Amino acid sequence: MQNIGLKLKALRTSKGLSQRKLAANAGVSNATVSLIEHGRTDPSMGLLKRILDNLDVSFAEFFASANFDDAKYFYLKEELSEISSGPISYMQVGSDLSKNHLQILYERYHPGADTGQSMLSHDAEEGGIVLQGRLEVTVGEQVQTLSAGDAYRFNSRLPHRFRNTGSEDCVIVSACTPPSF
Amino acid sequence: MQNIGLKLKALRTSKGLSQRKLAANAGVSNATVSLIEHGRTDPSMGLLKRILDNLDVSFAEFFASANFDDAKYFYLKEELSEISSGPISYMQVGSDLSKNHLQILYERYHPGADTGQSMLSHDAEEGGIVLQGRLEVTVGEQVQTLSAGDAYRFNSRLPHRFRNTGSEDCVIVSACTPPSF
DNA sequence: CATAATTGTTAAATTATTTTAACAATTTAA
DNA sequence: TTAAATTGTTAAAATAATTTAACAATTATG
Repeated sequence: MQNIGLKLKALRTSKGLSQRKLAANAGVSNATVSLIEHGRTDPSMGLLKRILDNLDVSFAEFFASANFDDAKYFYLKEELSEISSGPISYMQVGSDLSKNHLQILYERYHPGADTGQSMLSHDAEEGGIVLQGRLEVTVGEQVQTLSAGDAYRFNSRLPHRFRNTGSEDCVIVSACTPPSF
Repeated sequence: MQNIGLKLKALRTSKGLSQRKLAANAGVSNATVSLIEHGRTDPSMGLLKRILDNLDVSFAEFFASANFDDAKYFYLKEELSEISSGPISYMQVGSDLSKNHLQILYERYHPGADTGQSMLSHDAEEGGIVLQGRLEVTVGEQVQTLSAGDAYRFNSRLPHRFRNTGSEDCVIVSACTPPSF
């Protein structure tokens, strides 16, 4: 239970708080904050909760395991990998997503393009924003046509479908977690 | 800090363990298990960790709330909620994300806009695509200026910073996966 | 410059957790 | 049935967390 002190300190300083201010907000003593940050005490859950609450961080967030293994962070336009051509073009940020939980796509639907009714068996969430054109989106029993600026978000377990019913290309940026390709 | 006890008891009994057996495996006293289950004590992190380790449950799992009931799937342009104004405008898909795992933002950085060095704001992955203008992105030791069509993706735990160093607005669509994976 | 305020640290005092050990109640084994 | 083992609970003792209060070091403020 060593690095919780480091995490806490990083959180606190990133919000521009002093030990005393954080302590006052959380209703604990400044000495406690100092001791925790140095790993010289094993804080109680209730106390830690009061502190994290004041940093707008949940237990789940705080304890989520760290993956610092990303080496590549930036992707130039040419490096976006085309994972499908035809009536729908998917440009993906990054190529190997096996170790990641977030897939981001730049998608272009030509007029008439249709994904058909699809439903994923595993658990994921997805969403996106329409940048150009019009897109008819079906989720469960609901159908709606979205225009530039509109957005959607749903659980991928629900049956869903995307269709460009207009006469011009439709462009969207979408995100999905975890990857389903 | 009440329902820790209930969760713990549910976990323990589901594995067919007695308070004493769990306590022995975890290296704590049986009395402690009893007191925690009844909410009569505020356990320390290290102690709770020893117990959860022996139940093959991580802190993140223990505190993650598994609720996936989305009711709203579509968001018209006007419904995107502005979560910050000023030099940087964040338009969020959906308002209450407490039960969701995917945050999608339409962001506009005015010239000179700067998030400042932020670190460990939460454990998550994030990425995005630049649609307009130029954005200087810093991740760890790496710095790069991205233009329209370029993208980024990294673990949010890494220190990172966004800055519009150009003279025109910079627009991006970003996605972020909060914890519990 | 000088003073006041704020920073983070730490020993001593206080308060809480955790353990030890005993209890009654229930289950297992012979 | 009877003894032995196991269950969960709890008071008292041991131990550790937390606070109080003081310290030096740094930063604002006049």
